[in-house]
Amino acid sequence: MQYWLMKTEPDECSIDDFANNPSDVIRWDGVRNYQARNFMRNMHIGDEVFIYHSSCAKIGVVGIVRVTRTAYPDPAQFDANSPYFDSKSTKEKPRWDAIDLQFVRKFPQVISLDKLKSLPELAENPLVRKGNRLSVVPYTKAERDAILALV
DNA sequence: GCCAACGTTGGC
DNA sequence: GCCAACGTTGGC
Repeated sequence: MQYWLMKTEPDECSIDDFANNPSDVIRWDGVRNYQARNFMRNMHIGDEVFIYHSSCAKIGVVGIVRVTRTAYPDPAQFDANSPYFDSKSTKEKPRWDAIDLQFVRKFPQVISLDKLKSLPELAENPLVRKGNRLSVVPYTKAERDAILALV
């Protein structure tokens, strides 16, 4: 079991999209950063993923989902009508991957970025580093447990 | 809306 | 392979 965190703008996809349909499997697509993609390729079925809401009123970790399908070519990269279309991507050599996720739990309140920054366990984590733009971040169990202790 | 930090692109 | 220009991210 590995632990991850994935960022999303709640306007695009929020923890409520998972919580409102807990039996649904939701495709996590549109990742267009190589480092983030490579992390996605390392995910396994059952891995736990924190959902983080960014660029919104209540920034922070809002809940947990789990991986139900490992990395596969993101269909959006082939769709000329999609904002995630990539003209340099081919079916033979796809550039970008998606994974599937399913709801696990929503926290009663958002664990704010301020609180995350206050955790000594997270001091080295890219999430709380200024200028960090990585949308998929791996977590150690110690980091994950420190966050869960704030729920 | 601002802007610092970062990743990507493309000319050389 | 360097690096300036550019576009994007994301907190404030």
